[in-house]
Amino acid sequence: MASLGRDRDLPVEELHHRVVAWFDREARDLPWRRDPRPWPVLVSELMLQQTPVVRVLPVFEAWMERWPTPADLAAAPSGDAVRAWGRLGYPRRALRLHAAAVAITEHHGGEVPGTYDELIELPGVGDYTAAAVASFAFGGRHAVLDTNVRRVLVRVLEGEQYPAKGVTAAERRLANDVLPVTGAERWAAATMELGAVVCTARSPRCGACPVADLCRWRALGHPEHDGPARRGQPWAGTDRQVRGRLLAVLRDADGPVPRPVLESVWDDAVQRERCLDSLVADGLVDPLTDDLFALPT
DNA sequence: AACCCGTGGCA
DNA sequence: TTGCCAAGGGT
Repeated sequence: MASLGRDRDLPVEELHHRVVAWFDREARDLPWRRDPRPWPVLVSELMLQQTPVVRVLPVFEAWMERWPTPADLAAAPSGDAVRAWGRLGYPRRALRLHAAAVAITEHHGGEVPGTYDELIELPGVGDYTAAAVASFAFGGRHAVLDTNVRRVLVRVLEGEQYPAKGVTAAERRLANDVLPVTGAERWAAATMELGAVVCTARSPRCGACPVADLCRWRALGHPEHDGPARRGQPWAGTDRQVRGRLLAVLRDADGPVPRPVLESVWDDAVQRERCLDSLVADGLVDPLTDDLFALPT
C-alpha cells in the first residue's frame, strides 16, 4: 500500500509515520489515555459525545472515583448518574451509560466487552464509540470515524474543507484503505488529536501540522465548503431549553421537587407539560405523585 | 433520512 | 452579539 489510488500519489506510510510521530510528541495528557482500561475509556467516550474535553475532565475524574467499575455504577440509582452528569449536556447519555453498566454486569461478567460487535449492542454505543473503545482499550483495528478524523481525512486526502453530514460508504472505504495494518489504534488516536488541536474546524493551524506539505486541501489553497450551508440547531424557546431548565431544578435539589417549583421555570404551560412528560417518558424524571417529581431511583 | 436531544465557549 | 461547534446516538 504505497499510495492511495490512481489519481492520488500520497505516500500513505509517510502520512502514518508523521502523524503518529507528532502524536507521540504532542499528545495531551488525558486521564483516559494515561490509563486506557476499558471502563475508563468507555466512560470517557460517552461523556465526550458532543461535549468538549475541558468540560468532561472534572466530571470524569469524580465519576471514576465514585464508580470505579461497571458493577459500582450498576448498583447505583440511575438518578445518581443523572445528577453526577452535571451540566455535560444530553443527560440521556447518563441514563445510557448507567444502562450500559447494568448490561455489562448482567451479560458480560462485569467486564467491558472487547469486540466491536459486543460493544455496539450496549446502550449509548454507536459505530464511533464501539470502534473507539475496541481500538483504544483493546488495541483493535477499526476505522474510528469521529468528527475530527473525518475532517482530517477529507482535508488531507480529498482536498475539501468539511466532511459530509453523515458518514458515506465511500468515506468508510477510504478510511479503511488508509488504516495501517499494525498500530491502527495509534493512528486513530493520532488523527483524532490532530483534528482536535491542529486541523480544527474554524481556524486550522497549518503551520503546526506535521503533514501540511501532504495536504490536498492546503495545496488547493483551502477552498471553502461549497453547497448548502449547514443549518445550526435552534435553541431559544425549544423543548431542549425547557427540558434543560426542568432537569436543572431536579439536579440541584436535594430531594423531590413540588410541581409549582418546576412550573416557575417556564411560562408556556403547554410546552412545559409536554417537556415534563417527555422527561418522564425518557426515564429522566420520576413522577412520585401528580405534584411531586424527582430524579429516578 | 431527517430530526431530536444540552450546554457553554469562542470568533 | 450571534452563529458555529464540540471524541454522536436513537428513532
